[in-house]
Amino acid sequence: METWSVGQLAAATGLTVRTLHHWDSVGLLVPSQRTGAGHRRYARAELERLERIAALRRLGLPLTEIATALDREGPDLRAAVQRQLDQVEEEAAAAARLRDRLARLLQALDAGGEASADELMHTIEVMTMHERYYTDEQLAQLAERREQLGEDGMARVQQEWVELIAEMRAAMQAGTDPADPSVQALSRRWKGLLEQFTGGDPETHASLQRMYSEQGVEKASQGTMDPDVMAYAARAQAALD
Amino acid sequence: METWSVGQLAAATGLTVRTLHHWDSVGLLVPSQRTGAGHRRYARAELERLERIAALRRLGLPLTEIATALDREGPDLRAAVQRQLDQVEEEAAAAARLRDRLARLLQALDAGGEASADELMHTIEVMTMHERYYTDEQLAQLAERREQLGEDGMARVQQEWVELIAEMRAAMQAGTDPADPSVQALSRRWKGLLEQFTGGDPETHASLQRMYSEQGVEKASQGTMDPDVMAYAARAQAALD
DNA sequence: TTGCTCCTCACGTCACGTGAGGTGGC
DNA sequence: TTGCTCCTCACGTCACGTGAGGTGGC
Repeated sequence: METWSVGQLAAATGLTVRTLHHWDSVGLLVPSQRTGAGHRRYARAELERLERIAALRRLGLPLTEIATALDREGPDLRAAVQRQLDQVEEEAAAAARLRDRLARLLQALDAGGEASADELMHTIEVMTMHERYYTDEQLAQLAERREQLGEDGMARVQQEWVELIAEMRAAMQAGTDPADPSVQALSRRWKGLLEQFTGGDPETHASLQRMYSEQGVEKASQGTMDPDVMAYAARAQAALD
Repeated sequence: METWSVGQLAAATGLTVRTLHHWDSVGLLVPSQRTGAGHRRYARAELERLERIAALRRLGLPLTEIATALDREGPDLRAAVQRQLDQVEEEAAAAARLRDRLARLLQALDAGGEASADELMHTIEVMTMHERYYTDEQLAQLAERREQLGEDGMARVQQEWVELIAEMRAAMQAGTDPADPSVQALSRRWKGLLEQFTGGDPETHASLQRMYSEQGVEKASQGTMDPDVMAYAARAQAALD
């Protein structure tokens, strides 16, 4: 009867000799014979078992699962596959979430320039806050719009906001009536920038508002606005509508 | 100056005491003081470092990466995040592939009834073969159509094929001309079943044909057909067109 | 005699979890 | 004095990779 050595098996299957040693030592695949010198000799039955083990291992099953599944067969086998599916589903979902998170983080870092630990921490905090208010879908759409704008476009929009907020604050400090035509003009620009940000989606707008009211203007706007300006802008908006 | 014990930090952050011990022993987060009795005392600076470590850990970075990134900052930080993204992208893709594979396997097992190791191996083999010929998209569409048919529907279609093949073989063995109206009727049914399987997609049909020609009729059909019947059916199809 | 394969320890991996056995502070 | 927290070993995890040091067969 034909038998094979570890080396032959390893060469034929692409497994390492050490792996076969390991499977032997844990009792998963024990050669039926040893030569006088103690060399392992695998027979055809072990070859077939090896194929099954390799197939189940490709499914990501742990060796203990493989051992019990192969030895008890039947429903255990189906159950093992089901368990593995459940687990891999979770892993896949977690990996996908983490991937999206890292991708957005990197995008934010690139947009922000420098990447000191402080900035990174700040970015992560902002991201975490956003994740609490926007849905996954909304975040994806926001990311897409940022992507379309590009770095230059983002900087331009950012600059527009800075100027607009400054003008709004100046009007407020001058005591101008929010219904005054000059403020109404600012208010229309405000509305336009906001719609550009939300993509005109009312649900995204609602998420944004919830974030501002629950987290406070200062934190939600990352320090670009304060409650007074915000309140003045809101009164101007009300007069506009 | 206020300081904190391991227990206090653990309670405040949700980390375990053992984790803090570990971070200390690997030099990632070393308390700046020890009491006379050797108890760890963490100062505010360590608290801040702890937050950074925790944030980076949530991104899945290994502790060594975190240590070098925090100590060297700047470009290393961005590079570390980029590396992590690359790796997680691969993991996410691999997990998604494995998930799809397991889901299809389970679906096949449920459709096939019993789940002995032999059957499982057979199913895996067939799946592996299919994965070589159909694109991911095609596999997804095939799975979807199976899903829509349900177990009963699948069994019915299977039965139709078995009967049709038997009739085709009978006609062949009787020496009937493939162009004969009776065989043409069979051929139309054949074409209909095939279109139901491919969903009318010519690319899926091409993949199927490639599999049959490269793997052989017997293997590709999982033993339901032989080359003779296949050739006869092909001649009948040619006459039909 | 020289390669080549084979053997059995046994440590290392990564980030801790989990006792074991013992000591300070309220 | 009794809990509670703290301490330092040190093994275990999962599936092997990687030497170390040594022995049989062509």
